[in-house]
Amino acid sequence: MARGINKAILVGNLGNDPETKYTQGGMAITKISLATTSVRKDRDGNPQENTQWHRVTFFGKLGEIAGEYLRKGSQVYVEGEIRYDKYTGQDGVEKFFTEIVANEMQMLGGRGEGGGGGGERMSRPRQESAPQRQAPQRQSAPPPADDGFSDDDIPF
Amino acid sequence: MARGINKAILVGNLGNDPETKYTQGGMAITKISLATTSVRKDRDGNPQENTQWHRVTFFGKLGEIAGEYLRKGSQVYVEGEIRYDKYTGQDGVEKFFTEIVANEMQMLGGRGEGGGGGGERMSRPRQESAPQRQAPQRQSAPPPADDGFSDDDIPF
Amino acid sequence: MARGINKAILVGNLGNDPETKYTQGGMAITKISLATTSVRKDRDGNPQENTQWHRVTFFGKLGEIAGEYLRKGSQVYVEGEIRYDKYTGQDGVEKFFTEIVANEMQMLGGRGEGGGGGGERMSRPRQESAPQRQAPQRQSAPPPADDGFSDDDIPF
Amino acid sequence: MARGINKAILVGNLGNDPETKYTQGGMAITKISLATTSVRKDRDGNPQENTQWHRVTFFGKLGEIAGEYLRKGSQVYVEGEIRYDKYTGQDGVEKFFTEIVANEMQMLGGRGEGGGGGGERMSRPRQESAPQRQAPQRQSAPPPADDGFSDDDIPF
DNA sequence: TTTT
DNA sequence: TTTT
Repeated sequence: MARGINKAILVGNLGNDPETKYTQGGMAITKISLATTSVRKDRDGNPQENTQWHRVTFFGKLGEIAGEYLRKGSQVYVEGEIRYDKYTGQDGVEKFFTEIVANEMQMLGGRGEGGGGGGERMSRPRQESAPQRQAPQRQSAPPPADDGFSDDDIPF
Repeated sequence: MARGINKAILVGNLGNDPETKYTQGGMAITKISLATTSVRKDRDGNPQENTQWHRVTFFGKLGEIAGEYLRKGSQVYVEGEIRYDKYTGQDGVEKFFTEIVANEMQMLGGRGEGGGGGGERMSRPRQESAPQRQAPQRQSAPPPADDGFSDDDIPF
Repeated sequence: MARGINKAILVGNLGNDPETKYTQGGMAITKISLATTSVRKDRDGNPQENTQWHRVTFFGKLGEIAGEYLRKGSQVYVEGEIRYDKYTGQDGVEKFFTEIVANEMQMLGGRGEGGGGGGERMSRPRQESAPQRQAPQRQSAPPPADDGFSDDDIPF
Repeated sequence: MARGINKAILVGNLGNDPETKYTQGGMAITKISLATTSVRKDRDGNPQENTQWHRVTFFGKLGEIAGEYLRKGSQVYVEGEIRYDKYTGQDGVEKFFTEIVANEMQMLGGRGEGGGGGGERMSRPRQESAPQRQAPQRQSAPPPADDGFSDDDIPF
């Protein structure tokens, strides 16, 4: 039986465009870097900015939506589960990382599908930067196998 | 300005007794290991248990309360902020870790102030704190019992 | 498109046994009265108890589980949606009410599966339902105990 | 002792400009109407929009900020406590209502400080529509007593 | 009454 | 790396 609640609730902005990959079975896995900034007073009473960068992963249908609609700078509400994981790096050393596995996502007003740093955002056709973001069921062939996670031993 | 929401909501059980330290200024810092277990179906439809161990830190007054009342096995509700941090180990290598900095805590029924590791736990009588565990009708009057389902004009 | 988040997170105790009905299609609808008590200081700095009674509704499978396992006094975690509704009473007057439509429920330690309509609940020994309350190390291995505070190079 | 969690988490849009009043002691009380819209499939599988209108109340400093920065159409994150209350109407009948007493607020991207029905929003000086929104401490005299809640017997 |  |  379930025994516990493990819930993260985040509202933040993407630091980069999402990255979407597909499993061999065709399931989308989209990862984003999400900044949440808060302010507290330090010991001297001065406001101190504090930014946390969350690695958020979206699977399946949510992964397709996130990959298609989110962009660098987008503001988004994410709800998910905190998961602590590890992998062995190329140097043979175990590395630990934490990710939020999203189960709910909501785009928020504003920057929406716009883009980030450059001025090219409005002119950049969606397909240009997102060939790997197409829904796999729309392709007759599965995505290349090297789009998987094994390519560089680093899961994020 | 604050820009974002970073909130963790956890209900779980302590894997060990809390560990409390004090800063030179006398502020309590209590750390616990909190297990949240959930169940999902794997690809074969079989229920699969999944336990995440959260490092939760309580500062100040909350740290004193957590250190005093929580014990190995205690069930607790925790709300806090997810914080990603790092330190340099004795081997000179940077290590990353994630912690939940609690800003709200609530002991849940059951194991309560009982405890774990030591034998001293039973010496603190359960009844001391038990009155608060009585049925909530002592907190205030419950809603009238007659607004039940049998009166079909009333939906609650 | 979805436009918004409407989420209630409650931890409280039942004021009465649940009431379960079934639709003609056989779907369970269980309703409970849930007390959440908090304390704040009044203007004079004295702690003031404040209890809110929530009407919580569970549909379908969740309704069956809630009806079967919850009892007067049970402590429970509920997550759901806040819904404002109205009905016309027998006196022809529109009545407004608010309910929480649950989409997640988690029984909490303590009164747990005990319960039942009558006064026999206390006669059912605590241990009967206690196995699930055992220390979580049976769910999986707890983190190593030696990463305590005494090793000052390690912050957790 | 606190005994329970009573938390609402909302992301929605204001249906109207906020309304701010001041207590005789000079504390701001701001009320908004917040729409949260979600979609579910009805029994026929067709998406069905569902909008809930929340009455949200902000006290004190938060009330001043909400009154000053929120506008009709603004998207906002609100966290607060669900409170069930009643008042006796002019017809002598008890009326029940539910409100969310906010303890955290976060403006979200987009409509921001804009507002208003027409296109004049960017040209509309703040003071024009918000004389009663000025922070009370900036006035030497307290706000008129009839700005209180007794004026029309209706608390929202 | 909002929003998409 | 985001955002205000």
